[in-house]
Amino acid sequence: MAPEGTGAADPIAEARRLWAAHGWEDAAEGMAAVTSVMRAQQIMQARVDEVLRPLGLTFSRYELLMLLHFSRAGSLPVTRASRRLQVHPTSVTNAVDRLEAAGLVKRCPDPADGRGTLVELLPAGRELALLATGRLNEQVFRSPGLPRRRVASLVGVLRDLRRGAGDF
Amino acid sequence: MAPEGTGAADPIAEARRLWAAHGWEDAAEGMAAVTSVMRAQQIMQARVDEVLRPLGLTFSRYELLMLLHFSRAGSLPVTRASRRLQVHPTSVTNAVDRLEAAGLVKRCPDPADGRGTLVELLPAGRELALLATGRLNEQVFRSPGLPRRRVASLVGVLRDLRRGAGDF
DNA sequence: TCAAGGTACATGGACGTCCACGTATCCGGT
DNA sequence: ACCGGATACGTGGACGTCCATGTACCTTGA
Repeated sequence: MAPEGTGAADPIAEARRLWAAHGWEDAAEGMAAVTSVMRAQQIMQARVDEVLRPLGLTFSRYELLMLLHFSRAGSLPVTRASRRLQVHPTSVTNAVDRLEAAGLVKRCPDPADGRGTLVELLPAGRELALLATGRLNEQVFRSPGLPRRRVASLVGVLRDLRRGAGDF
Repeated sequence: MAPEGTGAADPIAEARRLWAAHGWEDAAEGMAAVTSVMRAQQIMQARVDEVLRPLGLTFSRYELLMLLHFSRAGSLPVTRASRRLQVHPTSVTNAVDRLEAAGLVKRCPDPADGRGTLVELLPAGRELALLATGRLNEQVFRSPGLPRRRVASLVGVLRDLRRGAGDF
């Protein structure tokens, strides 16, 4: 599916060269890093979505399903899910809307907090989440496109970056 | 601005642990890599957008302005810009719509191809692009949130990943 | 010459993301 | 007991991304 190198140069290396040529050498590597991360996300997102589309899922919704699957009670308040997934609360609301319409989760009032809404995983949701996990593991996660050691290095560097951003 | 570690654990390390505990050890590292890239992109995008918002720009539009700035003629066909930026042609159309409304670029028919549209950088666009570059270099690119060596490592690993995906 | 297939763009729709705002509820201090 | 600030969600809007479709236009081959 990946069209092999067309002989074209790496666009990011090209931009880095231009940055240096304009006297921005001290910012060139950072520019390359930011741009590379953007592009890598695009690549990963496309791979994952390709696997999930036949199941009627997106990565966001899949992540929410798995979060619920791993929770003891099979249900979580929206705010808690938002924090764990590190996305805006309205993004969770959006995902819940669609998952609920698909009969995969259910909204219930939180008995412990009158303001809160619990998102509860339904059996169909759990089943689909596990099916999706099997496919993702096989088609994406087990072969992310890099040698094992490079993957570990990537995860380590990004862990530092996330920690520096206050993620944990 | 980054709230220091709240004592909470790294959510991705947590997910990795759960993956291994469910017998998916061989996919755990890849899962962590994909998730890390997604989150890193979110972090970088937020940082960049914060700098560009006061200028009325987004990163996509900024990238298009800089691409035009670096082009010899100061103008490019939409398709060419799409390939260089590695985004869908309709995304470029979208960006051009907004940049044109802001008086930063101009659409012209391509004299060399009756089907084509040239996007031409206007003086105001060039000026704003350089102003934005100065701020991005200073506030983001020169301090991307990692030690110099780690940044270089990140760029290298992602370069391999992009090459593997057929980017160049 | 001319018809068939491919290319270049624009449009409309779906999706995920965030922000700004409003409403309902909880909680802490007086 | 109560009032004011904080919290939990939902809504509506903006944005960028992609896909599917339609409409021009180019180019190739018979």
